[in-house]
Parts: sequence; C-alpha cells; structure tokens
Amino acid sequence: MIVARLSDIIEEFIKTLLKQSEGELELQRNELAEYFECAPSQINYVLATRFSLDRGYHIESRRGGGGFIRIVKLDMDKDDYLLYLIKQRIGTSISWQETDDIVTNIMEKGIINKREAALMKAALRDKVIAIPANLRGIIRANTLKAMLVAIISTQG
Amino acid sequence: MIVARLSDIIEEFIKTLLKQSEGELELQRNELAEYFECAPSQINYVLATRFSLDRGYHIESRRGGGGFIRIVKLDMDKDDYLLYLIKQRIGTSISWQETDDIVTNIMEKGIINKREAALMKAALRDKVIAIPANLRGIIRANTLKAMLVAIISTQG
DNA sequence: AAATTGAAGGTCAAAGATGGTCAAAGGAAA
DNA sequence: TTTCCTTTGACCATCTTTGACCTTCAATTT
Repeated sequence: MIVARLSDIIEEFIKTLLKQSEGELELQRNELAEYFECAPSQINYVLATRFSLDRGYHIESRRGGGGFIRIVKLDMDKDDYLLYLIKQRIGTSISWQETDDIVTNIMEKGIINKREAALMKAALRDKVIAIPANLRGIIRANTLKAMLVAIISTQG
Repeated sequence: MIVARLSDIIEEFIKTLLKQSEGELELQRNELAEYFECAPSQINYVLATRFSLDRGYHIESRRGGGGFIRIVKLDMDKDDYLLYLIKQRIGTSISWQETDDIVTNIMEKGIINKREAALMKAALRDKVIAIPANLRGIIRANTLKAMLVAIISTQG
C-alpha cells in the first residue's frame, strides 16, 4: 500500500482552490500548515516543488501582520515560451525533475499533446541516459533543446 | 532435487499480481524485500533480469517518502512491429542511420505522425548525444526503445 | 518620530524514507 | 573446471518532513 505524500495532498488542495478562483489565489502559510497539521515550512516546500516557474506558476508574498502568499498561474505566449526555454532556461545542463516539469507544463499549455510529452519524457529519463551523472545533465539539456526546436519547426 | 531460486519465486509472485491488476502494478521495494526476507537489491535484480524491456515490461520508479516501483506489461497482441523493434531489432547499441531509417519507417506505416518523427529524430542525433562514440550507440538504443515504449503506452 | 512588539513569511540543514548501483561472494550448470 | 546466474551488502541518489533560526511588516507604545 502506497502512502500518499502530504505534499501531494496539499498540492491538490491548492490546485482546487486555484481553479475555483480563476488561476489566482492568496493564502496564509500558517493557516494552511495548521489545517494540514504540518510544519509551516512544508508549505514552502510544496510551493517550491509543485508551483515552480517550470510548472507555470508565479509566487509572491508578504511578511508581517496581514501577510500572505499569492499564487498565480501563468499564461505565456507559446512561441515566446519555447524560445525562452531554448535560449535561456535550459542552459548547458539540467536535471530530470526540471525537464519533467517543463514538459508537463508545455503539455498543459497545449503546445504538445500527451503522446508527444510521453515521447519527450522517455528520452530524458536518467535510466535512458545511462552515463555518469555529471555528463547526464549535459546530454539531457541537448536533448530537450533539440526536441523543442523540432516542435517549433514542425508546428505548421 | 531442484531448488527453486528465490528470484524465480519473486518473478512468479509479481506476475500473479500483474495478472490480477491487468498488466499494471505499483509496489514498494522494501516491503517486497521484507516479505521475501531478501536484500532489497535482489528486487532490482529480479526486475532487471525478468521484467526487462526486452521481455516486454516497462519499469518506472520514484525515490523518497512515498516512493514506489511501477511495472507495466506491454501489450503483446497489439503493436507487433514495435515490440519486435524493442525486443529484437534494436539491441544494446545502434547507429544513427539505423534509427533514422526505423523512425522514417514507422512514420510511413502511420504509427507516428510527422511531428512525432521529428521529435524522435531530434533526440537520436549524434550531435545531441555528445559523448564518446562507443557509448553513443548504447544511449541511442536506450533512447529509441524508451520512446517506442512511450508510443505503445500512450495510444489508448 | 523612534523604538518596541507581535504577526506573518523565509531559509537551510538535518533527519527520515525510499529506491539504485556495483562489485564481491556464493552456487548451479555446462 | 569454467562459466554464468544469484545473492548480499556497502554505499549512493533522490524526495519528503521537521525544526531551529532569520527577516519583514504593521500596529502600538514611548
């Protein structure tokens, strides 16, 4: 029996709230932590890992009395986003988790379909790039960039 | 007197579970190892030798809290040609020219479309797999097989 | 106005929870 | 005997949870 991760539960909870509020949401860290009976910093963990820029979200916050955390689901122009990925975001080396987030994100944006996403993720997995870890990130970056170029070149 | 090997017993156990769950299954390595009173790494051995891609299985996993191992039996009835490629044709190492031919071929057969072919070819190019030539063929074989599995797994 | 205080949120590293890899040792088969 | 397959264990990589300590902001008090 696989125990659901608390982080996943919190992620779903926030996503439900986001849907109800059209992609923009303010919440209070301590309140949420109390609701889920977890350390407040776990909320930061969820935000950092599940609502990252690579997953298409933007976070702002304010401390002090009346403080809050604002989560915004981003809506970027497709071509601009792909070029940003290729020219800036990916760089010379990248981790599996990052590429996985990016591919999921461009699928959710409708830039690629489910099968194309599966195809891309398959080529980016650690097991597939079975070489020393320090080189793996480099090959992964090459691969993702090459595939994104292929997408741009084939889209019309 | 032939003593059944533990690996064979674990193999059968997993296959039984797979049948009960229609070819797809998630399990926990430590739990299984504890059940059979063996080293956790023996589970990896069983997976590597009995549930390999060449035998028609696909394995995914995740570490950390709430981690798991997912085993998927690839459908043997459908996709004869893709299965043949994965299990026999590709092997442990393959050249760019061969993969290019294979991808073109499955596109012409209508198994994948133009964009998917472009995506696959992008990930298989020499320039993308920028490592010593002797290793490159191995990574390319891994990559192509993994992408074919993705195709099989996504056509539902 | 300046200082104080309490109410948020932020950071980071350690501990915990999984799975992965590899090589050596052990055994069975040829 | 030699080779190949299996079993084990030490060490590694990744992901999650927790807690101690830090920073910022608004309201209140001097």
